[in-house]
Amino acid sequence: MELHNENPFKVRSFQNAYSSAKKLNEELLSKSKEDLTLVPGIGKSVAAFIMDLRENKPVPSFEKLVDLTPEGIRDLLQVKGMGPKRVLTLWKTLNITDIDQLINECESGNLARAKGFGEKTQQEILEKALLFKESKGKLLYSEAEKYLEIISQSLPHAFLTGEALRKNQIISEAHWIIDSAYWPPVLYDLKITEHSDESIAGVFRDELSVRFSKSTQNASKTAFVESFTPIVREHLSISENNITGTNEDDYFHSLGISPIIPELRWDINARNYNVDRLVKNADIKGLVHCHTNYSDGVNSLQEMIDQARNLKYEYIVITDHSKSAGYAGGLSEERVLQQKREIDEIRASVSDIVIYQGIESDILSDGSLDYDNDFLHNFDVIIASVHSVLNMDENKATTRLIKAIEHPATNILGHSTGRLLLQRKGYPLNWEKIFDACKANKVAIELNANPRRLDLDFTLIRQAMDKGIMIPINPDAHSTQGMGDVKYGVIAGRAGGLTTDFVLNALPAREFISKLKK
DNA sequence: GCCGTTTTCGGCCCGACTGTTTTCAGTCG
Repeated sequence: MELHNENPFKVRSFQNAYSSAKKLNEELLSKSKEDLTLVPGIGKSVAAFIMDLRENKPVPSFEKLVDLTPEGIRDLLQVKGMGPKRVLTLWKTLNITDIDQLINECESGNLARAKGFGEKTQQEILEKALLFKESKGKLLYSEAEKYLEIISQSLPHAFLTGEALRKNQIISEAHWIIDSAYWPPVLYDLKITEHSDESIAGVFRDELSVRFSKSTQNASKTAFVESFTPIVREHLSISENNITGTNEDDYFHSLGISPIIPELRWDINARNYNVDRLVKNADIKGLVHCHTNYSDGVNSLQEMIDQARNLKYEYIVITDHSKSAGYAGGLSEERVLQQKREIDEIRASVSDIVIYQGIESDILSDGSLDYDNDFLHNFDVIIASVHSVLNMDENKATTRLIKAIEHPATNILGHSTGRLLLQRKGYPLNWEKIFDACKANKVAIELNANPRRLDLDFTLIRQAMDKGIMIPINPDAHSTQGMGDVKYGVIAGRAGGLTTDFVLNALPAREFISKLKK
């Protein structure tokens, strides 16, 4: 609609309907047309539109817009920094209608000649477009997971290996090995892109890139060898010729090393780690970093607390956004105190969970926190996170974060680089300095368990542990469902060698809170 | 297109940032 000169306010109303529906805590599709119009932002027209979509009826006004829009334009809108206005300008003046054309026109310098564009914008868009292209066809592990399960169940004789077995945070291609007796595999919903006697590659359900290879010797052995990265394979002399037996335990035994969990098979030092000490799901005792509908969460305070109780956590730390985060409904001082009163009421009615009131305080661009120092005393836990001006260079970003770390009220550094996997690179940091500052100021660094963040990156965990820094695994939950993300943080932690004694929220409530005090 | 109203029209979230402008448009979070 934006690309075809619809009334901007009409566009806005569809956007409002969408974001309102998204925040809805029930299935949109189970509602009657009358109930739909009760949802704020959904009126007669949008309700009718939803009903038509639900019954698979073509909606002429909508189909017409789709027909008028080249396929590749949708990709362009996904590129960060490209909104509908810029996409439209480039489409109409330079006839750019897909990502490759966009990249070409940037590289040849033509983009800077378009009205409203310049050298810097061109460079910025080129970087973001290349990142988009590189990310295309790849999935987050959390997105790939369900497909991996389906395929593994459909093909019981296929051995999963490679990055998918290691549970990499990003899956570019899931790889299975199959014995010749079961070759070739038969799988529904697979669009085959490559086919030979030894290998079949394709896309499963239009989302997950997959590859099946026929094993020349023994599929189990081949999959075992291929589950290690090449550098680890070489380092530990792992090849099909020097392993014997029928299962992984045998293979490790024949190599003379103790078993290495799949998550760690990228790390040449993995065999030196004690697997029993690595963090596991059951170790996590408290849910730290949870949002409610006081700010941009979906569920109410009560609902979040009840779900944490259902999940048998000992404590929950409510951390809504702070006042500067206007776009996310950040809390004014008044709202913080209102929430405090509500928490007190709930505390009086439940005895099986400890509730802490925290805040996810914005780190402003100069490194300061978001409320007056006096007011910050209202919170039990303060997570300091960057949400704006995400493009600083290493020096500026490091200085900014260190100032926040040195603030006497800061307990935990939230998603430290601001990255969004497959979407946005984080700002660069001098980790040595960040870790030293955290150590000196008793500040923990969160491992944000949201599968799109997983920030602190797992490759930095050992370095942080060596400095003695505590690393809570936090769901950054924006709904009761989001609490389940803890498991992705645990996977990342294990991949990074994170041991339970360094996981701040593996501590019981009282020890957790006293460890924070400075 | 939606909403609210002292209701059938008139207004629709916003602050920060950036780059391209020479006072603002576009995008992001």
